[in-house]
Amino acid sequence: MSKRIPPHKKISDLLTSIGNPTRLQILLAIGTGEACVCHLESLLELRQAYISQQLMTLRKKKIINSRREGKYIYYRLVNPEVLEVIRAAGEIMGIPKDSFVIQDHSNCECPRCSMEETTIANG
Amino acid sequence: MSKRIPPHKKISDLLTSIGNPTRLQILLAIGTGEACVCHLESLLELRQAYISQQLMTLRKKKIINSRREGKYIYYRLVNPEVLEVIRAAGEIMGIPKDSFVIQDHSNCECPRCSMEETTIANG
DNA sequence: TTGTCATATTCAAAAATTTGAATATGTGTG
DNA sequence: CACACATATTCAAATTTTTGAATATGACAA
Repeated sequence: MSKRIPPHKKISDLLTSIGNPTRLQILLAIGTGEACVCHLESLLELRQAYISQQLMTLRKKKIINSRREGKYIYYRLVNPEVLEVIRAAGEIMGIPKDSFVIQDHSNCECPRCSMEETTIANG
Repeated sequence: MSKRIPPHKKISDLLTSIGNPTRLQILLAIGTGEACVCHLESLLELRQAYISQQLMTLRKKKIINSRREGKYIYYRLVNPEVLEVIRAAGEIMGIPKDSFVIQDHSNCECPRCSMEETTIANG
């Protein structure tokens, strides 16, 4: 294993992985819960292949992991703390804490989505 | 003024600005204090022109600002909170809080550096 | 004003990232 | 097995970022 990466490199690696706008939206959409590709597809209005690409990037960086459930694959944050990083950045940019939490599953057809819609909505 | 940038775009903008390894080192070197280009030059062992470039990038993004004092120009974080973002990212990467705080001015010749060396060193 | 030192700017080449299009894989169902 | 659906992979073109080299500017001192 060839890994003698200096601290600042590791940090910059994480920040740039999170920093891509599409990936950031994905992370926000997953939040502290789970999301399948179909979620993200309908939510972000981007093509499936492109979303899968970005998910692959995030998986390679160990920022998210996946879990299969039948036909669907659900993604989850390995470290929910990345949301803290995002929140801290948002604060600097003067963005109200709630205005960037994406939690609208209404357009996704997958079983879990329809379920969550009635289950989670009471934060 | 054409500025209707969605929240997640602003955040991603900040994160990628901070995310570049050289810029990250610069921000860490400035920390909650100040740094002149000569600091950074001797500290990061990079060419002056290149450092100035990165400083310009950070200035454009309003992440740092500058103050002239005679021949020297001192840089400072506009929002020291960016250090929080970095710290939070570092935590996720398992980096001990102190291992990425750069505070060695011993190689810089500028008046303020030599001064700080005896003044600040007692954290 | 001339020289020197600290820093800034400009420009282009090199490298990396982003993005799109086509296609492949895996799972459940009939 | 064959098909449909959810998702993954591959590859290359387009775009952006990074980086280096050359040069410019601005302040001070002699």
